[in-house]
Amino acid sequence: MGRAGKHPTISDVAERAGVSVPTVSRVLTGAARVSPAKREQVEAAIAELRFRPSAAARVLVSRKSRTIGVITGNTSRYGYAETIRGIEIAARAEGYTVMITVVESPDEDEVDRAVSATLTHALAGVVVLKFDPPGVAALQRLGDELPVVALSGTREAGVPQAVLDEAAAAEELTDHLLGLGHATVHHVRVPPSRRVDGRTTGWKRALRKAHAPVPPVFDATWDPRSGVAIGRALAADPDVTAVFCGNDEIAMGVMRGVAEAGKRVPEDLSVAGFDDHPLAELWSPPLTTAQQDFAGLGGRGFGLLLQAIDGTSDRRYSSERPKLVFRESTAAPKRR
Amino acid sequence: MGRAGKHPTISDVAERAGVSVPTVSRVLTGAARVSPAKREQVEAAIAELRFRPSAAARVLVSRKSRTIGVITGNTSRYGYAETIRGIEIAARAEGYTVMITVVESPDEDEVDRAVSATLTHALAGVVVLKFDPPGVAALQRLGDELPVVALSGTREAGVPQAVLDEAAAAEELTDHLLGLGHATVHHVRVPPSRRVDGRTTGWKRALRKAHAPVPPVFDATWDPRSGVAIGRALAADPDVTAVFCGNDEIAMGVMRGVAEAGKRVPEDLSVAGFDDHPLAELWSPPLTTAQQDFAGLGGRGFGLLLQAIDGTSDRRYSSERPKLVFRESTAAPKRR
DNA sequence: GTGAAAGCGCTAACAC
DNA sequence: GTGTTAGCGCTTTCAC
Repeated sequence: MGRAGKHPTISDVAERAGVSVPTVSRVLTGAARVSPAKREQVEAAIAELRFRPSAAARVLVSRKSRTIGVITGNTSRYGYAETIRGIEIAARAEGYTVMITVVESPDEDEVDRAVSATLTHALAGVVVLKFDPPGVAALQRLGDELPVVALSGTREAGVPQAVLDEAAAAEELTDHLLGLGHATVHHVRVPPSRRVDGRTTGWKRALRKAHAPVPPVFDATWDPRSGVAIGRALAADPDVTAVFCGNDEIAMGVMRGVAEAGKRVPEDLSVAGFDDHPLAELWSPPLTTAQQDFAGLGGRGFGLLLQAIDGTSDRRYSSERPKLVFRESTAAPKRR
Repeated sequence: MGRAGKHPTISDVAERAGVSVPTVSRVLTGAARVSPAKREQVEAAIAELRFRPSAAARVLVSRKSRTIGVITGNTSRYGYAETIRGIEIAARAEGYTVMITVVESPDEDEVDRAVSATLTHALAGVVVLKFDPPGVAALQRLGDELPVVALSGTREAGVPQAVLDEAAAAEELTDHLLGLGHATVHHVRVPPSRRVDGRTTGWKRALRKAHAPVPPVFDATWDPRSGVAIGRALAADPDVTAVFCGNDEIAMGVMRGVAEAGKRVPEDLSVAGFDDHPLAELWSPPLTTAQQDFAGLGGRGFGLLLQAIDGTSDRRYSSERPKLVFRESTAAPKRR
């Protein structure tokens, strides 16, 4: 039967349809009008041959790619995974494919490798998840060789970006705790991407505004278990009545530590999280938190990137504010 | 200053280094020996020009790609996200880049689009996450045009695959519950990828082996909240003393429903999950479950794919058994 | 509208 | 070892 297994090329299609190669190309790209008759012949030939154009050849000659890159720090943490999902869905809807590049540390070599991979592949553009130091470093190294959009929780100068206004939401959440009658609110921080962290900033702003004391910050890692020891320490301090955690998973760790220390949430201690993790509402007690639309963030980020690629618009910024969700993990403090 | 912004090509490098284009190519690929002197000149020119070879041109002529595809159903669910992370880490270590293609439904159009994207990009190979019907459909449609590896929880004929032996672990977990003195074990199933689901199969096998009655299965969705109503129903039935859930997130939903119905775990009801989700050990009470090494599964899958690509080996199968983790959500039933 | 010719940036094959 | 030549599969001029 001849060429079993071999992929047909555009000239196979042209031959079969009885037209020239450029005509097939025109049908494929829609770049120029083709007579209905020839168009039909070409489409028939494509279907019969199961022809698929080679992305490599197209990119090589047209210098236009339908693939975008995503540079990210960790693909499986909740916020990252959801953001990537949002990017992918938006990209897919526009016919783009997504290439993932993970950067685990801000080391020069690591970042260089990631940036090289991106540049080598002649991508249409890149979305950088700038939630952590590796993301920040990658962004800097990327230069202006191709369209780039950054995604994060804090506005910053430079490239176009989509953000979730963490500071505003953190401030509002702290206001809520203060409004319940707590003298102050303690804070457990997740690893910040830079010196200034939106969640911490908003928390501090609310305390200052209310003239409440600003207690020292507790630092957790990304591992929820790191919250357990912190929770125990917090429970042991009678001055602590309310805690705002950098994310829900840390809050869950903290609550476990509080429980191990024999205290109850929210009776002895109010705990608030951040993100609205899918398990936050199932936790006991259900967690008060700020709902972050990560998938939406990813979608807006891709939208911005698309505009940068097409040059159709010069919008460079998209911000959204997380919505607070009040559940049962926060309450008024006990009277003393 | 001339060509600002334009990417240098291999001939720019050749010119600058005073050698021919193929010599630069030899330095780049290491395909043939180059004299130390010329090699040095070439490397200097590459560094000065910040040259990066075009992946598109390379793929076009060599027909070898350093990009693999991952076809998956949902990138943000725990097991999927971890598996993808494992694939990416293993791929990165070998210099491969990962392209993600999401298939949300087993519809012909959806699957065709995903397969087309894969084929168009001339990938080195594809890893299919065959945990759900879309994955199964994609696998069938992929044909034998390029190396493919499937990842799942149940062994099956066909392409090379890496599996986590869910049935064995589920059986062992059910044995554990039965051994505690429960007359039987109820089961809440997550959406199965095919008619036969490893977790359900193992559960049933254990019950049959023990001559215990096989109660009707409860069907949950992937949303942990779907477990809540089921938990309430289970709590209302005095015959139910032990429940084995298809995954930890569903188990958490079930436990929430049980709590809402005023019953306690494990005193009134034992609940076991599956996966060892990062929050399982922080839950109250900490969850008895089967630890699945999803990242390891991804890594083994990539290893199998690499062998299929190189043809270095004809290993077609890699299986691992989840390890049971006994925590406090399971206990002996109350005496009646 | 359509075809002929050129060439994207690289590697493969073949001389020397 | 090294250079010359050819060509991967497409899109892009440019005639007609």
